[in-house]
Amino acid sequence: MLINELSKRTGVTIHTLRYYENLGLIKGNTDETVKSNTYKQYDEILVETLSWIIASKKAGFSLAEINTLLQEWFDEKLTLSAKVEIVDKKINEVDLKIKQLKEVKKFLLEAKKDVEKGLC
Amino acid sequence: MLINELSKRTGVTIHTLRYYENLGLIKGNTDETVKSNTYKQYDEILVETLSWIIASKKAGFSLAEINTLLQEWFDEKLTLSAKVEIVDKKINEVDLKIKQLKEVKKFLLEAKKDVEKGLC
DNA sequence: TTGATGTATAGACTATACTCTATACTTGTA
DNA sequence: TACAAGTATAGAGTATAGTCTATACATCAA
Repeated sequence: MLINELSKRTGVTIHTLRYYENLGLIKGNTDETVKSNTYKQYDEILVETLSWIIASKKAGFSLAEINTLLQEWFDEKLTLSAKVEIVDKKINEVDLKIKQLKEVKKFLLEAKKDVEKGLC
Repeated sequence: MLINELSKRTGVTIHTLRYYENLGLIKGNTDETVKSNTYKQYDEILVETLSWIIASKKAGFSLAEINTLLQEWFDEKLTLSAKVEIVDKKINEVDLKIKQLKEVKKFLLEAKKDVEKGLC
């Protein structure tokens, strides 16, 4: 699909998609047989990749971190066990973030209790 | 306490503390009776406030969001029920973020399963 | 009392993640 | 075939969150 469709299907603006492509997070391919233009084709799978990128961003991961994981994921030189290790590390990071959010929630619940008791 | 002690007890650099003070997240008070200097005194409670700010930041909230909540929290014009409502809203946001993180984790667990099956 | 260290203010600089503009070429529709 | 809309590239501009530097004055220990 062209960039316009990818944008519409992911909710990510064309500008941002090009920015991501410059960073290496996604990649479109120009059809070499077409000589009249240099329009890039984006693969179906990128819709899924982008939805993961968006979720990861919302979860607080930087584009650099997301990029590193994607590069390692598609790096054919890495062994299966190396990949499993990388993903496991990321899962631990996610678990840590969840723990931190639960801390924040605890703070908020205490604050709520205080205000209900009229302490604030 | 002076800014140096606040920095050491919170792990936040003096520069960043001053940046936060400019934004209004924290506030030190110069002792009017002391004429020789304009050193600011920071209250004990700020150690706790800052640990909450740090946790909230790690959890993905912006300084602007954190600031808004703090301002509302110490706004004496707000009724108790208004404050409870504000905190409840924030708790919902935290729950949403936890949900998003669990989504990311699901993605990662699926990816791990795929790689273990040799699909990648 | 002098020199290292601490504090305050203002402003410059940096990194991240966009967001927009300019320019140029292409495509599709009336 | 004219022209609006789409695509590509490069580069400028913006917002957020620091981070650092310069300048000036204060404090404290030797």
